[in-house]
Amino acid sequence: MASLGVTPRSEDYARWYTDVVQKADLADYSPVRGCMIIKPYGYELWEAIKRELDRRFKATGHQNAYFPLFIPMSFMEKEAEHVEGFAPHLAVVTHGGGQKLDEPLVVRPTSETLIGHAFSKWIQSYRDLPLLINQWANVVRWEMRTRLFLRTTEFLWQEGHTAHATYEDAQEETMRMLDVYTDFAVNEAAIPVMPGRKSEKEKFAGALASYSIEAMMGDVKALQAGTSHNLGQNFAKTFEIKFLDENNELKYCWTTSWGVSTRMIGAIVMAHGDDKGLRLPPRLAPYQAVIVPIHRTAEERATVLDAAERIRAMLDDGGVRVILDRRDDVTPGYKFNDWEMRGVPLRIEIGPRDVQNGTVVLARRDLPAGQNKTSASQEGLVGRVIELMDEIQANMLRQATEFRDAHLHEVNSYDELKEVVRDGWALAWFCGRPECEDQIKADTGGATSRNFPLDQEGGEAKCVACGRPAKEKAYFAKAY
RNA sequence: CGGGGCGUGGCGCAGUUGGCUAGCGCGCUGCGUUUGGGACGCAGAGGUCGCCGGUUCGAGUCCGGCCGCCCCGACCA
Repeated sequence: MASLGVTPRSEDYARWYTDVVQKADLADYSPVRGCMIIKPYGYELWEAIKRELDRRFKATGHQNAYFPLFIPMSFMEKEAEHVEGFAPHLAVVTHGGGQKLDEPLVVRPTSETLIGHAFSKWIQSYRDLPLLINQWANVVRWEMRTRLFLRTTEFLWQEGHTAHATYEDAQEETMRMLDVYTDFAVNEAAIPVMPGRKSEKEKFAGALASYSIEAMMGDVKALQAGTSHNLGQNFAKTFEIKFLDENNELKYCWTTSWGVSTRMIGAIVMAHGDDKGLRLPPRLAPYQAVIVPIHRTAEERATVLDAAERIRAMLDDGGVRVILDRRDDVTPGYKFNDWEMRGVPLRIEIGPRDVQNGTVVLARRDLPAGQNKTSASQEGLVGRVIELMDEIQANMLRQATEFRDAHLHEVNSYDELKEVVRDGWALAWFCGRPECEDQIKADTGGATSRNFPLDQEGGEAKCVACGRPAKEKAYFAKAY
């Protein structure tokens, strides 16, 4: 590679992002337009995300299942808003086994229709409710413009689908999963997301109400990092998901769906990355610590590697995800930069001096060069490292929160809003009308409502854009 | 789909108004010296210049068409 580092963020943020994703070995382009190859290091990160989300899904009573990739075209067409929303993005299979199919098959862009169909067969009684299902799957959406992890033609995600007896139960589920996503983003990914309700214009095709967690990226743009939808009875009516209640009355179910995708990896890259590359939160990092041995002579090499291996085994036993970089063909300096680019939270250096003193040098990825190195005793190192993981995790969340808050502004006038969204997020009274949102988008060069935050102070005021009555405030920002 | 940029060893690029054996850096292989912030020497391997057609004595270079990729917009997780 001509340049070993990445393009500085200030020079070209989009280029920086692409550089980091590729040079940190997360993903590569594929022969097919818009598709990506997730490389082992990137996939391990995804596995960590899956692990933490799945744990939370199970803890809230959900079970995993798997539904097919192909959906009959007619299913997609049953729900009017849904087909309108997804039709432009569908990949359609017209031939199979060399024969033209009687009915084209859609490669799932999302599975509400197919799962709705299955639910209609599974549910008869109120005793079958709630039905709480999740699936981990790939989906395909033929988007105009793609970017690694942020928007690819095929992507990996989880989609939760649930059915309930009442609106209240469905709404409670919708909010519960939004909470799960918020908790995951804040406590695992160290991203201080903003949970809230989507506007009429931004909500999911076919939903009663959509909720999202919105994350601020390093260029201040917003990224929708997860969504939770109350689908009302729209899909239940379309797919005949009915049950007999306690009074022997036949009723339609209330359903929800919610999803988080590989886009979360893009969110982590852009929420935490710096000009040296990736910075991973310890709780999700494939490697939480890397040991870099330093030596000159053959004897030094032997004693240093011996000590390094002992420390590696110690940390491994202590539950730390650790790797010992034994490469002989590159210098320690190269390794330092290499692992920094890959975002490993903690580097443990060990050289002849350390072996003699019974110490190691600890270098934190979350602190700036010059104030990130300390010496530590090998004795009690496991405890110290585990402690540091928590410190680094907390510090990354603190850094991201400070950055977010520095770019969040409450505004009281339209002029103020237009000014703020150039380099920040604006919180403003908003009537929620699509026409009004279109106007704001046109006047601001692309800013859209992100969501209505959950914690509203109440009251009523004039919409910042049109002056009509508004009951809530919404965040506005340019978004990915 | 509109605007911009780009296709030359694995990666990043140079290649003048067409000209002789297509170069450079990084990476890769071997040997030796190195190693506390991106090491160095020597010897090697690796190319139908995106594809098709045309102009010409001669095309990486000029012309036409096609394909692909990246970035910016409209659309979206």
